[in-house]
Amino acid sequence: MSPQARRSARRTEALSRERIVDAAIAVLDTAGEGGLTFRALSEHLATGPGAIYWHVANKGELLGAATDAVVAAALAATPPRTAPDPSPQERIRAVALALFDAIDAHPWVGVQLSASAWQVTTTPRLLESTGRQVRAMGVPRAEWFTVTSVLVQYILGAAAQNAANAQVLGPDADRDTYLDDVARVWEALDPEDYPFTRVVGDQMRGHDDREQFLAGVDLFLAGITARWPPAS
Amino acid sequence: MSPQARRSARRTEALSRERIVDAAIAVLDTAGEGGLTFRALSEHLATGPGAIYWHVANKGELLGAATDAVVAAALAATPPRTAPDPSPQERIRAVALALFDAIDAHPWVGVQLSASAWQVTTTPRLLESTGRQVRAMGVPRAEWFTVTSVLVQYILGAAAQNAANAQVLGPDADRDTYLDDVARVWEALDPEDYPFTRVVGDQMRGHDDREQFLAGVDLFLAGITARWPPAS
DNA sequence: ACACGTCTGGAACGTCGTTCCAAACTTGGC
DNA sequence: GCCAAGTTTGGAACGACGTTCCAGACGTGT
Repeated sequence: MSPQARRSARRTEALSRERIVDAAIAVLDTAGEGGLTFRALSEHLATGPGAIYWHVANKGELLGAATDAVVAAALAATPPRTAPDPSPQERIRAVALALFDAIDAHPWVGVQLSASAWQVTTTPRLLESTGRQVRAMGVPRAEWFTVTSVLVQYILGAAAQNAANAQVLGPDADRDTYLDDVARVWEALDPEDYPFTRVVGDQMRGHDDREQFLAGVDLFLAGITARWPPAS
Repeated sequence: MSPQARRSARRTEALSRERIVDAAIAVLDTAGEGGLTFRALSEHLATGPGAIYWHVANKGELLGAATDAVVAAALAATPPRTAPDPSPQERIRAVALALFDAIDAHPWVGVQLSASAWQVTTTPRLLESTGRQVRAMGVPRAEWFTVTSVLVQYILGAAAQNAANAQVLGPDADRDTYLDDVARVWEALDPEDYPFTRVVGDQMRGHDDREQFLAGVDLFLAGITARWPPAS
C-alpha cells in the first residue's frame, strides 16, 4: 500500500488551498455568512483548525478567495442565450445579470464585494468585463475609468442589497406576504412626512427584483448614450 | 439631596436607549466597525454589559439604531449652498452628496446600509427624500418605485464601496501613493487578458471619489431625462 | 536507516455576544 | 414616612469564535 493510499485512508484527500476554498464556499452556501467557522470548516474537511492555517492566512483571506472564485466562475460562464453578434449594451446586461444571479445564489458574496475594499484579483476581472463594452459604446477615453467604475459600483451595490433583502426571509417564507407586510407599514406612515412613500408602497407588492435591477442597468446605459451619442 | 442627584453622582447620567446609541456612534467612529464591543461600550458608559441589554435587544439592533440616527441627521441637515429654487436634479444631487459625506464620515454606516436588509425606519426616509424629486422630474407614476429604488441603491452601494476603500488605508497613509500602487499592479497584468484594465489604470491615479460618485448620479439623471423627456 | 523540511490536528488562550442574578434603586399604597 | 412590588443596574459566568502553539506524523534526499 503506497503512502498516498494510506493517507487517503485516513482522510479522503490531501489538504490544499483549493480544497479549503471549495469547502468554505459549501459551508457559506448552506450555513450562511455567520456559519463559516474554522471549526465547522475543520469538521467538513475532517481535520483540525490548525491545519487550515497552514494554507490560509486568516478568515479574511479565506472569504476573499471564496468571493473571487465565485466571481470568476460567474464571469467565465458566458451566457449562451445572447444573440450571435451582441451589442455592447447586450453584453453589459449579460455581465450584470451573471453577477446578479451569482450574488443571489451566494448572498455572502454581495456583502464581501460591497463591504470590503476592492480586491486585487476580483476588481480587474469586473473592470475588464464591463470596461470593454463601455469602450465599445463610444465613451471618450478620458471617461473610461469613471463610467466603468460607476457601472460596476451600481451592479455590485444593487445586487448586494437585493441579496441582503432576500436573506431576511428564509427560503420557506412567502415573498408576497413579506412584501405585503412592508407595504402595509409604509402605507401607514404619517401623510405629512411620507406622502411619496405611502403612494409608492403599493408598487412594491408585486415587483420583481431582477427586473428592477435590469431597469437600473438600462437607465445607466440610456444615460451613457444620451451623453455620448453613437457616431453612426 | 434628591435621589436623581445621588444617582448623578454615581454616574454622570441615567442610562437610556438614546445615550447608548450616541455612545455606540462615538465608539464606532473612533474605533471602527470592529471596535464596537459591549465591553468597550460599557466602559464608555461607566456601567456593565448587562445594563445595556435592558435598553437594547442585541448588537444588531444597536447597529441599526446607530445607522438610522446618522442617516436621519444627514437628511435633516439641508445643505444651505443650493440655489434659492433648486431643480429636482439639484435636490437629488444634494441628497446624494449628503449621504455620501455621512457615509464617508462614518464608514460603518455604509456596511450596515448595503449589507443588511432595508430597515423599517431608515428606508422610508431615503425613499421619500429622493422619490419626491423623481416624481418632480416627470417620471410616470408607474415607474416611481423602480426608478427611486434604483437611484437609492446606486447611492448607497457606491457610497459604501467608497467608504470601504477609504478605510483600508489609515488616516495617516498617503492616498496618492496607494492609488499609484494599485495602478502599478493593474498595469502589470497580462496584456492578453486585461487590455482595458491596463490602459485604465493610469486614470485611477488622480481621481476624486466624490466627483466620480457625482458623475454616476448625473449619468443616472441623464438616463431618466433621456427616457422621459420633460414636457417643458 | 536516518535526519530534515513539510504538513497535520488537537489543545489552549484571549475575546466576543449574550445570559443570569443578586443587589441597588424607584415607585405607589398605607 | 415606610414597606412591598417593580424597575434598572452591573459584575460574573457560559459557550463559541479566531487564532496560536506545538508535538508528532508524513515525505524526501542522502
